Amino acid sequence: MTTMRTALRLRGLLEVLRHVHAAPAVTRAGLARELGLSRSSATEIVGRLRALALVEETEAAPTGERGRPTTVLGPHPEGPVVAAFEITQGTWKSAVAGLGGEQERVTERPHGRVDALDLVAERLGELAAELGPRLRAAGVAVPGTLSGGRVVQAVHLGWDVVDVAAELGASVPVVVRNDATLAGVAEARRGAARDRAAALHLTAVDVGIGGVLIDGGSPVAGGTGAGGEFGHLPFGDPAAACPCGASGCWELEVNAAALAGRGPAAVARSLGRGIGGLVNALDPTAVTLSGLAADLLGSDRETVEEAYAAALMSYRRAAPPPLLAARFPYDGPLRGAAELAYDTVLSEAGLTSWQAARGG
Amino acid sequence: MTTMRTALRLRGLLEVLRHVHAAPAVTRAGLARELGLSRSSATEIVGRLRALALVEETEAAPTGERGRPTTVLGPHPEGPVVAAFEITQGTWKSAVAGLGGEQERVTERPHGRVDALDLVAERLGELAAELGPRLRAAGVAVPGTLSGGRVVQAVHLGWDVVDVAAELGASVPVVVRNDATLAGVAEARRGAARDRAAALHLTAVDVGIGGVLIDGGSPVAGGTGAGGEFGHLPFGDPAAACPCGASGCWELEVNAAALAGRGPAAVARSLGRGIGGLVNALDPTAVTLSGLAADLLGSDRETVEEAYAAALMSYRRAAPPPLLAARFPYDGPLRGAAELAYDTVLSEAGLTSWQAARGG
DNA sequence: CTTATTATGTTCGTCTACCGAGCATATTCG
DNA sequence: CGAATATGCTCGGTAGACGAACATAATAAG
Repeated sequence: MTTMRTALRLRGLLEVLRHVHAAPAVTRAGLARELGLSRSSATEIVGRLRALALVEETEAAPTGERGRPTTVLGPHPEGPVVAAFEITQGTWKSAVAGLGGEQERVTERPHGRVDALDLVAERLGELAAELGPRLRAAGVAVPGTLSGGRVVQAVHLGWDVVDVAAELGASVPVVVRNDATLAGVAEARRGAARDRAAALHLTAVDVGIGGVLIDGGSPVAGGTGAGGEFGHLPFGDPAAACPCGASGCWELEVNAAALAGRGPAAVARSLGRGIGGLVNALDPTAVTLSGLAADLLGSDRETVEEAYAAALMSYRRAAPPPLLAARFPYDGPLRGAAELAYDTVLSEAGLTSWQAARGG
Repeated sequence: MTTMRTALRLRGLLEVLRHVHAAPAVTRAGLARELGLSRSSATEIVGRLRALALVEETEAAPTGERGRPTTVLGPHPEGPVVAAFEITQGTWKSAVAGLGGEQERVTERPHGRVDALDLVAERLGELAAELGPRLRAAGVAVPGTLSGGRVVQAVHLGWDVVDVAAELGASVPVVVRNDATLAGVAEARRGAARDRAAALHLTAVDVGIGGVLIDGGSPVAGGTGAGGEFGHLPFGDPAAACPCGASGCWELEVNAAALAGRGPAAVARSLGRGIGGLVNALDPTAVTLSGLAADLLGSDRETVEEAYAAALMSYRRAAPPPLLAARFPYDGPLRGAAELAYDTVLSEAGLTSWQAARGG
């Protein structure tokens, strides 16, 4: 009959909280300036955030500028946190992150492939027990293709179709994404592509290429979350069959075997050519590279850049988007998993449930 | 000193107005349901919108359902409108559109290429004189590559670098986009891909392929607005040089000359293969096609679908995104231009200036 | 035909997020 | 040292949204 909307009005709150997350150590006046609020509102909102144990003030280093000195805002020691996991071919990592994205309790251990999810589930259970209601969500980076939350192809792990979130049996929301996608998220939010309007990330590992296009800070996920499988664009020889079922896939020419067989120069050319085509089509303002792609950029930048330039539409050659080595070559997926998991905290539903959990 | 923010609080207003634009003929109760407002708020907001000459009530056809009958909301006869233009190889079109996207005063006339912009400028002047302060913005669809608001390549028109907005010398904001991008916007918002979370649109014309990826209703524009130049992905023979400066471009294999030279079957295969690769990489839930691509879909659907399926990663073949003929094969760019132009009206700045222009 | 049910829209009192002005505070600059 | 500058807090005011209650007008049930 009447609307069921208990929803508090927390849009202003959420905006401020997101800003603190994106740029910690901000002041109230800074918030007011950057979000277009009045200083009095900034004060009031921060007061509410403190009461909710969402932010805390800490001493700031003196700036040397004029004006009244002030404290800066950061994560609350009893605030909400998320667990992040990264499953790779032989090991699995875990970490805990709060507001601002700082990683804590980072671990890395080996697994035996099929038991990887059991180990992750166990660790998630430990963290849930330790952190109690502070743990709000989990993010998992998986080296495989995803569709609608399920892993549908993971050659590294020998998995069949797996619903990771269901397998973990967690009591908190679980976000599962492809590892290269998450690495791209980390680069766009806190890494080499920070503050770029649009960024393309590419990770090449020994057997494939993945990545993601970031537009305005958010990954362009596609309809089922499978966006970013750039390795299966037919840039290569149409006669070459790919284990994915298609043929001529780009990643058949950019992998460890090709490096050994055809030599680094051929692989570097193939990489550069594909990047050029993707830049033509997707128009990023920067391209971040990790894994094999970053290695080639380091060892044979000239070849990569030459093939890249040749593949660009000529009008682009005057100012091509730069090719940047990733800032997080080792833990990009883990960091990205934490970012997307924390996004669920920084939502209306997330804040409402946090408030409810604290009995407010 | 104090914040300069005169900005009215019109977020609720804007949400309601956007909803009316996206789905005209909605009721107050429908707004409340779909936007999570109370009915009393819906009443109040609609009252403000009527006072601002932004919406008007019109009689609704009886539904046959229970409950009190009601009027529905639509565009106000004195409300804000935008001008839309489409420049093609030999002709130019113009139209006027208001809330809800309905097109009025549609014209189509020939031009002599270099004078196209003069003709458009003249018509825009006429419309500005007639419509007065009701005219809020203009959108222009151009058959060329854009970068940062400027046309950098337009083989159809023989233009050099042209700043369309500046050339028009308009007194209202001007949005300039690639024609295929705008056709995709029209399909996603009001056409064949309506209500799809992610849609890929491809237009193939006699000399090239353009398109756009739509994610959540908005075009993924890229950093400079040049996103969607899918024709310059290197899906083709690496030895074939493209006028764009790159080589092996997809559009060299999918155009009128290829159709005549290599036959429709070869072109259909090339089209299907490229679409498959793009679906792998971008993960749309539907693909809309127009121009040559829609023709091939009509005349040789089997060949296109076969090549499409073969290029998909095998896990996708169980439920591939459907290939759909465009709903607006003739005026997609014009409609898309109106949509993006109207987006500037449906913004905080747009509403603030509308209110100011009405002396309120 | 009469009454019950259902859905829409309106009125009114209340609440709250945000604003602007003014003030206290603490630094650097001259 | 005083002047200038910047930050944060207090306080009264306002506008947008809410919930409860009511009026209205259709269909469904008797």
